[in-house]
Amino acid sequence: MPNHWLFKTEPTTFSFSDLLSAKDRTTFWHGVRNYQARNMLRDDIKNGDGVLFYHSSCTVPAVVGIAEVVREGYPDHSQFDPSSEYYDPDSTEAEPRWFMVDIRATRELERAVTLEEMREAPALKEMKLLKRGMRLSVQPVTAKEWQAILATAAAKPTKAKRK
DNA sequence: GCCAACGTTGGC
DNA sequence: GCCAACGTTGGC
Repeated sequence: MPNHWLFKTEPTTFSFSDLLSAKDRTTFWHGVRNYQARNMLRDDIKNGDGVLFYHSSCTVPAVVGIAEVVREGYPDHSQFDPSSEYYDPDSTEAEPRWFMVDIRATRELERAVTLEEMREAPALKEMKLLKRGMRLSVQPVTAKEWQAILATAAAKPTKAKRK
């Protein structure tokens, strides 16, 4: 049974539409420089796992699409590149410090599921993203949360009562 | 190994 | 642009 994750990104840096227009709708998820997130990228995130693609630091923070892991943890090349903003002079190729995975876009959601909606959903009460002070850019998502978000995306956005 | 200072994140 | 929360750094 594949696991589920949430990847955060600022859409001005790399958005879901950027992923959709990438070659093979695939990208390497480089630039993560946090040890907890690194451990997940290196050890826990497996081929076939599902990824919620989340836009942060923008007008309407929201999950906008889903993706699939297509390559498991391998060294993030940007740590060795002095011209990269992610360069880490203390890391070596023999003993890389930072890892990344490749993800491929599965599909855009019917509509974005906003942070606000997620806060209101009882099924998402325990979601890590919603916890105070939660800043990890890679985080685990339970199967229940994954389902709830997909279901919300498929449902009508309005709360208008039906006759 | 403690902890203050500093930098970063990210919603608002 | 503010600020709370957290992670990292470095002096001791």
